[in-house]
Amino acid sequence: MEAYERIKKSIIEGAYAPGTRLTEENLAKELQISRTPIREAIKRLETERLISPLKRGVIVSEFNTEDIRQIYNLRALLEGYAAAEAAVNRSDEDIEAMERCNEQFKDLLETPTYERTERLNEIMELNNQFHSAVYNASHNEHLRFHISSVTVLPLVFRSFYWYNEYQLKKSLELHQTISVAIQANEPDRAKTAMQEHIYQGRDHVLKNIDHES
Amino acid sequence: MEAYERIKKSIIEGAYAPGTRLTEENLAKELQISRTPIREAIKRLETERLISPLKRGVIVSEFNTEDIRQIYNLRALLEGYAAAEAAVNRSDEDIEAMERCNEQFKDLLETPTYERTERLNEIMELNNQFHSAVYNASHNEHLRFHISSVTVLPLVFRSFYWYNEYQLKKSLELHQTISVAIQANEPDRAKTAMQEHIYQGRDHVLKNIDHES
DNA sequence: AGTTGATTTATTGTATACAAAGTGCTACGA
DNA sequence: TCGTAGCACTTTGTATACAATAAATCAACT
Repeated sequence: MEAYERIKKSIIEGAYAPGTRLTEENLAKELQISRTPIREAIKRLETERLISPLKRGVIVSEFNTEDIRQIYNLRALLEGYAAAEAAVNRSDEDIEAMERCNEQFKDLLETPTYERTERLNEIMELNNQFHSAVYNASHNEHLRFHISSVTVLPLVFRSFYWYNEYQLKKSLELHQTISVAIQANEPDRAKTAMQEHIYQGRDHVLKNIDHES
Repeated sequence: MEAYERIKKSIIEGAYAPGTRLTEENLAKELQISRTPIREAIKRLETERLISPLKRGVIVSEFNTEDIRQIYNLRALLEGYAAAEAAVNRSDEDIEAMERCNEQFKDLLETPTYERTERLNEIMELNNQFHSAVYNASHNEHLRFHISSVTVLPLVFRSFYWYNEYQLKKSLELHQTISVAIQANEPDRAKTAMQEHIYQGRDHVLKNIDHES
């Protein structure tokens, strides 16, 4: 794996906490490579807004509740649009991909909880796959790009750890509603359901953030 | 000016045409610097989608009519949202900034056409300033980021050279409508006018692209 | 003791050398 | 003539040395 991906992973998973200062030399030592590839990775992460420039060096970006609100609202806007476009442009394979995700999601929910963290990671992965399937079904490369860049944030990653069984079930149901609407070529229905789904996620995160601090 | 900005400028202004292959060494020779800063610039431009990776090296990104449609539709979505948000969050200074742009725009339209290219450059600059003023007025940093990255394309730059006097006048009128709606705290009115403005731009570009080929 | 200036230290910016890997060309054989 | 192996060349990837600059420390002076 190249330097960029490794650093990004560490940030998203929280290994480098928000506010942590990153220096080229430390990263180079840590990843056992020279500064050159580190510099490229940093530049790239900077344009993705995952790290913020300082007068000297960079820190892992910090997001306050206003940021979270804005980011989730943008997700609702963009993914809502993606769902609507998907309902117009989707192929049969797109539908299958979405249904597959939801099937697996359902299976997982019905499985007795073997190991909490492991199970949540799988659910999170399936959730990501479903959302990807939706914006892939929109067949809009530029839209996909913007959604990706708004989604890759540490918070979005952490949020699942706060979900309880009822909330996971609600998520699945909305996924199914979205999938059906896209299959039935109902753009507005698909959009509404997607937005509702994302706003529920937003409120959930905001509530828990508040609770934490 | 640093390497990144210089290369970006060349691409946007069309000095490096779409499809042109760029090699690190040539750029280094051209800008009279070493490959190291060139590499950083390339990485950054790559994440911004202005250049596309090849198995070996990069080319200036090419956009077909479908890309243009998708990009303008995204602009309509994002800038429409920005206008609506601006109508809620704007300060008095934001309003002044917008009005200033429109005043200058109006003056320029009424000025006898001294030198076509020069005049169009100024109009283009004022148009950009107005759009910036709108998304600044939304006071949403993340939204601003996405709009910037969807706007910085060679096409958007060239589009103004196809405008005639009547179309420029229509643009100004819509700018004024947007400005008034934002001032009057009418989100939906602001959004509609902005979207209409951008869709007009889209159709104009698509018509002229068709005509060219 | 506090403030300012100078010296040291930490960190990034740039250039360059070399390694790695892809691309294309040439010559040879079928 | 076509295909392919091998070689040369082009171009990117990485490491490293050194320059430039910002930050921190320390000292001297008030």
